[in-house]
Amino acid sequence: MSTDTTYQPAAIEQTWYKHWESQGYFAPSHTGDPYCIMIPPPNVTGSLHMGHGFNNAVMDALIRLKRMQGHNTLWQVGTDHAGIATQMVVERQLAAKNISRHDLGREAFLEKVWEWKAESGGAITQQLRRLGSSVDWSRERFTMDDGFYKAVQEVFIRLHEDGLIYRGKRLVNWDPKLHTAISDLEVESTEEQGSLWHFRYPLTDGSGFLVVATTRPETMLGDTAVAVSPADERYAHLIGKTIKLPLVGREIPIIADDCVDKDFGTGCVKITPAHDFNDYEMGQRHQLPMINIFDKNAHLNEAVPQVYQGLERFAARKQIVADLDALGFLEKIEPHQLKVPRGDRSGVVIEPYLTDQWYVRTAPLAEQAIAAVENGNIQFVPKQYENMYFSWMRDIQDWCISRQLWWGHRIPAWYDPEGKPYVGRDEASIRKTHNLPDNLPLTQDEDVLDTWFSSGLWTFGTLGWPEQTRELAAFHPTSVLVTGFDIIFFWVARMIMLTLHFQKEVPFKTVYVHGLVRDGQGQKMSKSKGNVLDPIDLIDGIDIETLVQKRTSGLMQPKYAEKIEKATRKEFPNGIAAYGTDALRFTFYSLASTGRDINFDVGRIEGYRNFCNKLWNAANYVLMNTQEQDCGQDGSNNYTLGLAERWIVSQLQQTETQILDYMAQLRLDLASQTLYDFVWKDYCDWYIELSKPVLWDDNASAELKKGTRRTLIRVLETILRLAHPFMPFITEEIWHKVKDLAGKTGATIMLAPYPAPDESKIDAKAVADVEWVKGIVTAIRTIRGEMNVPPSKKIAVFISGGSAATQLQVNENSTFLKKLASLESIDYLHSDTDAPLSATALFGEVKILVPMAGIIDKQAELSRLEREIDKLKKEVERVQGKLNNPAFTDKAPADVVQKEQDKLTGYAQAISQLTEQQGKIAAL
RNA sequence: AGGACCGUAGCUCAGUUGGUUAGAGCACCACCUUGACAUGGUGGGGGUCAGCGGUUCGAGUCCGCUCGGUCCUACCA
Repeated sequence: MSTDTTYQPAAIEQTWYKHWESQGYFAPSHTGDPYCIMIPPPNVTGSLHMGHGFNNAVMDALIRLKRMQGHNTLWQVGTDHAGIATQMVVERQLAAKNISRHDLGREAFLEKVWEWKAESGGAITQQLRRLGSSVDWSRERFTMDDGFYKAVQEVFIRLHEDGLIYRGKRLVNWDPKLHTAISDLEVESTEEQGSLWHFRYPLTDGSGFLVVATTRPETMLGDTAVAVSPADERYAHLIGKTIKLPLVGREIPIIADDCVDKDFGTGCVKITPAHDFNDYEMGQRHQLPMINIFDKNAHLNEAVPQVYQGLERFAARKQIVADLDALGFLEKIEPHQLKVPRGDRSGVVIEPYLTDQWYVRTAPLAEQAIAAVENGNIQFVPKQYENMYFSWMRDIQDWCISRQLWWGHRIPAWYDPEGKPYVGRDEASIRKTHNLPDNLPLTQDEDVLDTWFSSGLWTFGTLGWPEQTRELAAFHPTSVLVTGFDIIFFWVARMIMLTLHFQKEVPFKTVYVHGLVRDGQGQKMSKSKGNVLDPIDLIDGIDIETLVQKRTSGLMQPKYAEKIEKATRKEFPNGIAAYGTDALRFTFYSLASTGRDINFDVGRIEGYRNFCNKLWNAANYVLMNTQEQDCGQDGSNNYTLGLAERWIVSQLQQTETQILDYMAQLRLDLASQTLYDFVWKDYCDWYIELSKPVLWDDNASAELKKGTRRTLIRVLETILRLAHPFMPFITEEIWHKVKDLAGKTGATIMLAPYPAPDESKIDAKAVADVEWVKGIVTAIRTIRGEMNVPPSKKIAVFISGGSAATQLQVNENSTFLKKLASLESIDYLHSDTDAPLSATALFGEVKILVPMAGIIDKQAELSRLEREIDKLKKEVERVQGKLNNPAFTDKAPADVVQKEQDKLTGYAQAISQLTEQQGKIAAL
């Protein structure tokens, strides 16, 4: 062991990772029960954020645990081509050089994207390595790999054959900036302030006008009806008549429809079937014409009067309002709050737009997907997310899967000159299947598939499907999916639907759903807020100047730079220290309670870095006392286990049981907390301290010393294996220094067996005895602490009272007691009448006497006793109240009543003893 | 509009089926460089468990309402 007394994570972490990877330790063992996790594929060109950090820390703990337990583990990694996101990044780079993708053309543009992928695609996988993620790199996948594309193509073709994919001209969510359709899920509606315009629409017969209220004046050019409620008497006489649409001059009918709310606005609605989802449906019901008035940029097209053609939609709005006003058709404008649909990527207002797209018919798929969760084949943790899943699934809409992008899986469909689509693997096979003559020109669909269509196949598509491979048989269904709630619909739900349909089994048995990683104040981390933490910076540390630079450069709104800089300098005056991966991971685990967002408090990572340091130094102590010494590993039984040894071994079994239990429940917070408490409190604070008086005692027997060394090293070695899934690096580093002394062999702790509790080692007597020692020691320390008696001042202590065994306990444990409480002597008094005047503490029935002479102030002790007595009196009052209540004594279970009764007796006794003591001191 | 979750110490969080004096880490106060560790040790202070009502012998825990916060879904032009 090095002589370093402080833990230096940078010195060990990367070396070990490289070693593990090069040795192939991450790959499946091909023995034992399979256990498989598929990584939620991050965007190939992305970089690691705190969400990835958390997510991967959780997966790695699970996989390392199972691997150590002897399972055949596969943690498969891969990245996603992320259609829109990646294309946008490359387009932005081109835009900086004033080039559009259309200038390049499809092929050249795609080349640029592949170049960008080659350039930046390794970043995130390198960062995953920094986290210690033990993924099987040999099976790394990319969603645009040839093999995966085969699966995507196959799925599309088969769904089409099954009648579950169709092409249709319908209203879609159109993004006028990105020039593509997007799915419902990619639309975010935001509450915005707008207006409600009231327009007069004149009746054709000249008998007056109707007033319609609208939030989108510009669409009036595409109106093909005005609707009223059939229950609205005000307009009943007008139904069937027509109005003459201002500015356009078109004659359009007045219709009645139940969907109209007569109490909203004027009770009259203008109907634009080609540009509003509700109007579209109404148009279908009433066979209204659909007039598309926009082009793909959401500029007015040739379907509108010449003067408006080419106008951008919001410019058109202004113009139309002005024109209607000039003609006397504008009645009023009211301020109005409305939900505006915006594209989640582009941020622009989404336009309902009539286009031809490919759709997945989801209802039949959803049916099975609902059943799989209902019958428990898939379980969500925490369970509440099942409701969210059900409510969405039960009301699912068909899924628009075509995107007018270039980067993605090209749709395997070809069109003949009439526009008739044929779906198949390639042109040749389509000609063959459909008997098409060679001279009939076919052109492939220009569109690509929604990224989520391909990621929906992730669990089985990456295992070789449609081939029935060995891996598919072994690892599918996968064991657990670890993912954020934000992609339950995008990804989880679709994986379930597609996998059930094709693989006839669930994609995973458990879905562990976690929240968003936020900053310490619960704010969402974002570049614009300047509160982003980079996991790598927490691992390696970062100086304040670099951090400020990082947070303030490349802002969308540079005006916030100053504010961000100020806040950053205030929060991190000295930058961020290098905490190391193990500490970062442990922090994630400690915050991994289920069902809520994770507020990442930087204060906590420091605490867990200290925990690593604690473990490091505990190992240091153990090695100092065991190296080159007989640690009782020769197979003979010539060693003795003392009370402390039996106790720590017993506690260890309990700890192992609990950790395994919590891991099974996916409560990594409780598991890590249990480990923390055992290592710090039981092992370091008590066991190591209890070992000192034995190892340093010349009178202690060789057998007892050997038993102590044996226990120190073996418990430490077990702690390392227990902790390894959580803190892989530090445990591996120490393990290699410890394993021989502990009688263990093996090339790596990664593949050493995970500790399993042995009930025969649970020793209730030892636990009770050590609790007694701890109680006495703590009582003495409390007096010392409150009376400011430093440990360097050795004191004499007397014990009295207690049971018949007390004297024996005092004698047997006097070495422990003297060392731990820093005593000169400890003696049992059969009667305390002849005891010197003492400060007194009670531990159960045992009385602890610390002679005051020369060390304790009379007044201080009197007021200390006063506080103690007051506290006890309050308790007596409370308990007495309970016991005096017949309702309680009659109805509560007997053992509960007895417990209260015992408490009362104990308190009363304590009060009388302390009061007596108070009297003695006061009389002095 | 419907639904979910949350509100516990100054901060970030635990608190299993209701039952000791509600816990941890950080922060705070005091003492201590004791032969693993000052990234440490020992002791201490600090909470009307958001509020109100109910069920119960007993509620942080179960039920209802109110307030505050976060989010999801569906929407009225």
